[in-house]
Amino acid sequence: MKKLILVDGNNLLFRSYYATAYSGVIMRNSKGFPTNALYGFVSMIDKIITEENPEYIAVAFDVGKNFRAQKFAFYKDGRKETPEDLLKQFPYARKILAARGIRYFELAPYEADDIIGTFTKKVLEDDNFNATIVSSDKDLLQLINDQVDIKLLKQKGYVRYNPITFFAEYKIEPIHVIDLKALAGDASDNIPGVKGIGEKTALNLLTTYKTIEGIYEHIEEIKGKTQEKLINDKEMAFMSKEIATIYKEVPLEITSLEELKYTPSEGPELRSLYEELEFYSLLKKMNQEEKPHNQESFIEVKEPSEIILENPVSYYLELDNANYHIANVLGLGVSDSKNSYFIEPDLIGKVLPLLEGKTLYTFDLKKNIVAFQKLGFECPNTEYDLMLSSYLLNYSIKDDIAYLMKPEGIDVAIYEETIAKNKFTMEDLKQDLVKKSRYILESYPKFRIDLKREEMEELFLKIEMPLVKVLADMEITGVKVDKHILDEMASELKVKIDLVSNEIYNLAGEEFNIASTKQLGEILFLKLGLPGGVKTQKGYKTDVKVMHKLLGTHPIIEKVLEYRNIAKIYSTYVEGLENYIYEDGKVHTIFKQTLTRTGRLSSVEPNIQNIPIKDEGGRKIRKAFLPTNDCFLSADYSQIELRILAHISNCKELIDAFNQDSDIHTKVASDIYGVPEIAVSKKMRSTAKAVIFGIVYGISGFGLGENLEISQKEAKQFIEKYYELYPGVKNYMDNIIKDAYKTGSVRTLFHRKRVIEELNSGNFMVRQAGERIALNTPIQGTSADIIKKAMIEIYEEFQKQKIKSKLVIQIHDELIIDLVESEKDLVTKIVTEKMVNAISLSVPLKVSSDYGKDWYETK
DNA sequence: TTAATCACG
DNA sequence: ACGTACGTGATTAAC
Repeated sequence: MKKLILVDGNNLLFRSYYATAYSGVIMRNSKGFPTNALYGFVSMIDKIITEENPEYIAVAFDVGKNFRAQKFAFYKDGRKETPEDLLKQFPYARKILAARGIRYFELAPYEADDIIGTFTKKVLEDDNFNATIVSSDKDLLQLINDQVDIKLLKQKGYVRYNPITFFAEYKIEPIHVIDLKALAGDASDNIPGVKGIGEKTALNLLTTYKTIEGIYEHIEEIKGKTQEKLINDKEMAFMSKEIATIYKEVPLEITSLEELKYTPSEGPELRSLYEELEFYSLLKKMNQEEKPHNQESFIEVKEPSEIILENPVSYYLELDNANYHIANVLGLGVSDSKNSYFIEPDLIGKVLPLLEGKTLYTFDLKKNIVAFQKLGFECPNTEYDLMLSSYLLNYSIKDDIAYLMKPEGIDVAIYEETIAKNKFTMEDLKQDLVKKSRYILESYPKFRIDLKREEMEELFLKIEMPLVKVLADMEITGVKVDKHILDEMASELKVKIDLVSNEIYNLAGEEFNIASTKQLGEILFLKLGLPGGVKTQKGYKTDVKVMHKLLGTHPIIEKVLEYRNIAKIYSTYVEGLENYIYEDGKVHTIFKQTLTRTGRLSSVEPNIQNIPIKDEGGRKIRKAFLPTNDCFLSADYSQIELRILAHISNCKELIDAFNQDSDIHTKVASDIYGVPEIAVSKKMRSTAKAVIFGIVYGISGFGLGENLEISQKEAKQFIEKYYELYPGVKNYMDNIIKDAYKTGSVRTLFHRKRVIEELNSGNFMVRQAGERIALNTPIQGTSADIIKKAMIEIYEEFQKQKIKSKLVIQIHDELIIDLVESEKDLVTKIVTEKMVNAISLSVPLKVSSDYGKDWYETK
């Protein structure tokens, strides 16, 4: 016996739609397209296939105006218009069915019922078939016979009717459902029936007389009111029967039921439909079910013609050095849902065009862009970077995919332990590369679901993904650093170091390694007997704070501080920096996008975010940083973190101060000390500044006291005075901490999430640190989000207007642009406007800017 | 490899 | 009583 499933497609879509639409909010994809009916529809189809395991299947739809409505104006009259949001989903249902290898039928002026009826007739004519109808529509019960049963869907589950179970319940033959409708009518279809006769009376009559024809033949046997009603509505009864009768002669274009054979398909069309509708859980299920080939199998490509790729495609690029500016390519892994390929470095140029136009996923897109660019190829447009999605989701802050795969039981070598140390075999590398590219593809749905669930989809799609090419461009462009200027400084510094060293040796009475804290500590605290030695693990503390307290106790202290200052500049910023100058005379930093816990960038090799500025001696380093074009533009947010604090704490006093464009530190000083702003001294202002910063970091009285070199008690009074003046801030602090304990995490205004494990610690100190993190992260993180958004918008505007000036450096609240002179005014306008308008808060954002022929001159 | 120090926001 | 401000990276000495 061959089993045919007949699905009432319209019925399923309506049911799914209304099942979730009652709340008023329906499921939509990120573009706002309604998807609720489709989701339910697909789930039902899946369920039917699992439960029935059919060899044959067909789905029927209504289309156009049906013949019943043409003939009887009242048919389905008064029914609500099909909602627009449901109507839009119908075409997708058809596409999904086609993509899954399920035939569907529709033909005006017939309804889905008639199509199903026609199929049941064909089943009855073929002894080899039986059928099961799936619908919640009771009209279809009339189609039950020895070869056809029905799964009648209920709110929860279903009831299966065959001729026996049907008769047991209704005491009539299934075919007489039409007579039942003729008498009792059907409110939902607006079939009138006989007025005053309901299902109970109708069934009683039909048990005796079988049909309405039988009833009217014996009308004189029926007594009282019922007879009267039947006579009154006789015409209506027959009309209703005609409407209720399913038509079984629909001219369908099939000659044999064999054509309804179900050949399951889960091809790329289905994938892209699910992608579009954002049915990530269904995609995930597809991926899990597929397991098309084992992790280790791959095709080693000799000729690009061997590669056949279907969307979506993932790729992973392996380099021989973590610094992709200097690295060589070791190979490329490429996967689609069917195959994986290993591609030799030499073939990459020929393979990249095959990826063009595909839906691409990767890990560390920025690395790929830079590395491909170095080889002279353009990186194909890639819409998903696993490194970024996993970073947002707090899976791993390490930028090695191995740390994501290991917990999933996929064993791949850790980069730092193998490739970075040149300890690997080519065979292992190929295996791992393919595993990595496959993992990117297979884990995609899970990460997309998680991003959506964590409400970070927008942050991912609108900020982190678009930022990649901005940063890649900044890194590739680089900044010119003049080696000769550094060399000159080097010789000057060397002389000074020798001089100061000798002075120190004289004062100490012996030669020793001043850079050794252990030796220095022993000289200071043991040999010279200076007071206040604080022990560390290995000796005495000799840092700036300690030394400052010792100033005046011995002339050596001053000299040691001077030595430290110069030595730092020399080793880190003169010699150190020279090591990073490339052949093009530039430094090309790497901005790490997935490292910090707050959402900030970090910069390495070289760190271009900590070039000295505060100390004049160190600041001179900036003279070596030169524009590639004509000059630098620097634009920085003034007090962005405090403005964010004002906004998220909704502190009226702070908001007002910013709206009046006050000097916030002077304003706070005047409030704290209770003097007019004009009377605020430099010291008062700097004290206020320290208090304000302390607040943002979650300060203690002790910390502020140390910092300002005042007593803990005094410091505490300042803090309390601040809370009193700005109660909104105190309120924010209390609330965010409470919230952090409740959820175990905090978020920025852009929904960036940071989980704070410290709050669960049994250690009081650790918990307190967690509270400070909870206070600070939303502020620092929101600031990071804002400047990222500004960077993207500036980059896009530059592209749009074909501007040659280049964004080259970001330092948390500041952007440096390598300016073309003729674009000076336009670029300044674009940069400041995009920065100021990156977000709208309850306080304005303020940006100040400056120009310079080198970085030193640039404010 | 880790600790100490100091450069930046 | 505890120990003490958020987020980074590079260098050096010492283990």
